[in-house]
Amino acid sequence: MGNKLPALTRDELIRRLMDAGVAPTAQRIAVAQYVMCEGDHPTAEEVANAVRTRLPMISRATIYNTLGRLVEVGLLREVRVPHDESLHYDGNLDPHHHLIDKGSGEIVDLDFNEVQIANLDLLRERYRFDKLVVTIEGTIPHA
Amino acid sequence: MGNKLPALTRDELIRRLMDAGVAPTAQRIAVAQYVMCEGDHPTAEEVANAVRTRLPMISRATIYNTLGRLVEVGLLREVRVPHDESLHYDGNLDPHHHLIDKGSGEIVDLDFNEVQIANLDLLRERYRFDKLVVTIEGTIPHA
DNA sequence: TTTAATGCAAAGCGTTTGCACTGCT
DNA sequence: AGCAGTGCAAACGCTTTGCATTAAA
Repeated sequence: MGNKLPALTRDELIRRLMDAGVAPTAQRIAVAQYVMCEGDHPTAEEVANAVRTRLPMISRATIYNTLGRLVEVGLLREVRVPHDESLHYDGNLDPHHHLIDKGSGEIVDLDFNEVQIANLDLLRERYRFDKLVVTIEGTIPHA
Repeated sequence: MGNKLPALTRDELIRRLMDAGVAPTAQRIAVAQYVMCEGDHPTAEEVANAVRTRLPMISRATIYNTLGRLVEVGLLREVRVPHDESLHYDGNLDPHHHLIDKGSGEIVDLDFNEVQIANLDLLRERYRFDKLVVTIEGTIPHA
């Protein structure tokens, strides 16, 4: 697993949703629980598969709407990776980077301080950008 | 422009196609010329718009086929960026990285040595990956 | 009862594919 | 004639949207 997600209780999860202004329906709790606690940068389809083991009737529309809503309120982040056209969802809210294994497609979380760009000040000076998310594509052998 | 592409003559372009085993038809020359010399990480649609000023009859299928073929033979690279679902094509064959401006979506080429990861050896040791492409997402003000 | 959320189906967008047509060789 | 390349249109995968139904406050 390329991710370390918090094990939230149902009540903590519900509180997070409510604090974000999202009414905690059964469907939204299930989606949030999976992406925020269990999944590993899942796609919408992977969320659907996982959530349907518990909520067989949930529709694609609700899953997409919920994921979009959770991204909107900042409880989730979208991640787009090379060689995969579908959007992935990231429940890790801490600032962090991603290492993409081009072989398996796996997304490994790298702690923010785990990636130190030596000449960052120079880059910032030249391009004057703020915020920083680094994605490293590599190939992890026999992973 | 976030790119520095070589100004190839038509003959040089044709030779490159032939060397790669791609028959140099008018359509393929036009597509190759645009992505390899003129465009700035264009999408297929941007390629279509540009190429159609000179070759109004070219079809989407031919553009997609040609782009795919050029990627296949290594004359182009695919680039997928966050917040944009469509594939971009990169005519810059030198090893390099990308800085994505989240504001405008612009893709700026960074020379390979312009990005130095301080603790790369440590990262390599931990994840044992080879090859390395770095994408930095930031926001360039009033760009 | 008023309002929000869900589910279904249809539409949308980017991309791929099947197949007939064109145009070199 | 043979064959690669092209173009059209249909199909495809992922995502979004419109709308009727359902559940909740």
